[in-house]
Amino acid sequence: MQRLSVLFPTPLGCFDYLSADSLPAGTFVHAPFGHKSALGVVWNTQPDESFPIEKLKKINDIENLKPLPEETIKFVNWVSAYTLAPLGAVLKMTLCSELGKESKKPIQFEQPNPTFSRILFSTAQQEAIDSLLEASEDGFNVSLLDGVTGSGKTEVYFEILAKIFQSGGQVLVLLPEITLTGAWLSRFEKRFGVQPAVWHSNLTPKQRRDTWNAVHTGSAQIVVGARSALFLPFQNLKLIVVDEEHDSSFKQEDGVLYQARDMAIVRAKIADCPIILASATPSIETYCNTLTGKYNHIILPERFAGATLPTTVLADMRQKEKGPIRFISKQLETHLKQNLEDGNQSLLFLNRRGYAPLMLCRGCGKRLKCKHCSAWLVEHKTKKCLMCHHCGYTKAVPKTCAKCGQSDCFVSCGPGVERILEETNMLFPTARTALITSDTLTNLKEFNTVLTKMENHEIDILIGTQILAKGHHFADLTLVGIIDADMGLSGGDLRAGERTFQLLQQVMGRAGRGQKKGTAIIQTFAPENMIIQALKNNDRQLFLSEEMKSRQLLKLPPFGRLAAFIISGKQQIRVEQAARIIVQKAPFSTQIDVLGPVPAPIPYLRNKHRYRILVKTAKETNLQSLLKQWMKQVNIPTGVDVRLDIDPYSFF
DNA sequence: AGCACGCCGACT
DNA sequence: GTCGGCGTGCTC
Repeated sequence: MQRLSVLFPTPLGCFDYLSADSLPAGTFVHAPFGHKSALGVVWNTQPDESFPIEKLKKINDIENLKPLPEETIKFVNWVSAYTLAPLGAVLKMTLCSELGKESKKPIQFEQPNPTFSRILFSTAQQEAIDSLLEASEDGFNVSLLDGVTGSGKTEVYFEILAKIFQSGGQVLVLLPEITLTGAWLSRFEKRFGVQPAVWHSNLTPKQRRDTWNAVHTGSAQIVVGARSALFLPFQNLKLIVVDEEHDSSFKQEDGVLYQARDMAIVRAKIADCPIILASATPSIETYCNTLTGKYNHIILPERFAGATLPTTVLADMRQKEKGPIRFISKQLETHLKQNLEDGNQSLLFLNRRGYAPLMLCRGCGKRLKCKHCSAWLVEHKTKKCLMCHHCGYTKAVPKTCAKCGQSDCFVSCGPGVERILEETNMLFPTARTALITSDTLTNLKEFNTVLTKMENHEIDILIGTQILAKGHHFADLTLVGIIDADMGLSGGDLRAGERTFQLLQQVMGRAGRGQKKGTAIIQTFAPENMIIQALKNNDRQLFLSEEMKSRQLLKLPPFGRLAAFIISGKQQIRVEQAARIIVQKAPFSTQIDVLGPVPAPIPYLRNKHRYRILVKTAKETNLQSLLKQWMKQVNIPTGVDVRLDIDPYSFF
């Protein structure tokens, strides 16, 4: 009988057991855990010899399943050590709830055919392909594939996939928002003749099980997925691609908090394979790494097939227009009118769902708020209700005001896309309009229906949220109107400017992707703002260098390190007290700045009060060991939950 | 995270 | 008298 460590997919660490045989790390075993037998994995950590032997239980039996690959074990250990999430919580992400079960008729994942179809490349594309092919010989290395919208990045990295498919091995492609990337999947199928395995949160249990098994046995050669695909148990990983590398949806914001792009780099390092980050608007972090030579920088300079960049016009919204409240300025209206007359298509972008972000009583000024969050309820006219965008709470618009008793007194404040649609229909009654938001689209099919209508020119003006920002070519789309460019710029978020630049640059890039010249109109109250200026002049370099300068000055990432404590609980006083205790126990050092505690920007969310503490350290500081030491000093009272967010993105 | 134990309110 | 509410504490 000997001791061994077993890890379960629960948010805890390893537990020790007795076993007759020595079992290699990765072996799936059943062992008594709590009141039941649970499925766990033999782990590569040393058993705790000080734990009394008489308390140890015996392993029940061994699950007949190929062991978890060593690389996956290493990766789980690394992610846990970095994010400070319990090992078992990370293990849970690599397993599948249907583990061990096999389908009667499992999905067959066919081998992609690297020579199924070939296309002609521009000189620039061919050069990029050659550099990436060269880099792919080198084991672990990172390349930024940097090219404007429409420069053909996908086709370029497809050639590297082709090479891996030829020589054998698995490839992982990470995309943001996989459920709406039908376009990517059809491009893949056109190039390689088969459908890739996909991985995202909307899979059915059977799809999930079959895909997990296919990756685990090595029969799936290509997986395209959202960030969680990173934790699949690849047997023979030879390449990772992170497309839209800058996209903030790669940051997981609940459960284990991690940045999938950064963890993908770690995963590639463990596999000793190359990784390609692709973007038209790279993140500051990635860009800095190309400057220091840590990453290869491969640039695709031009737009493909003669497409040109749009002309950009700023509409200064500070100049008040006479008449009723309008969200579409005269300037934008004139351009829309002209564009309609020319028979071209237009797109209006506003990153706000619903009709109005707030309703208030015209009698007493009472604002309608969510009962579970400190947030306004958003008016949704098409759904005929009020909605909280933070917790999903829904209710009807009240007939009478609860405060002053007036009836039919609630008025809409501010614009949402539904309101922009209404205004567009009023300004252009004969134009064919359509709305695209995550509310109007419950599935991929509906989304594709609208896209097809757009392609067939059955829509003149398309209105939508950020769902529109990504990768669809509309040959006749020549005008893009940004309704509120400043919206994302406010707030204490350190990446607010970066995100706004990336998002708006992407949306503006939708104009003029065909043969016709495009125009983008940016409605703004801050025309002199650096981000707005960079967008107007299509000056990415201005944005990058200004943003880097300010981050360097403030010692923010990547020039310093950040972590956040998120303290939450039902009782406000207890939460606040816990937050203060944490700050009191902060280690004294000139290397650390402790900011807070402060109530989170949404201080009450899903019935919980929330406080935040931000920790800023020098780049060289071992943030994790500092935080672990710190947490040891603190006793967290019951009813209070403390979580650590390493490299926080959102400040909610 | 589960899951059981445990101690107080409204039911056949 | 029991059923069950969710607070508290443990899992080798």
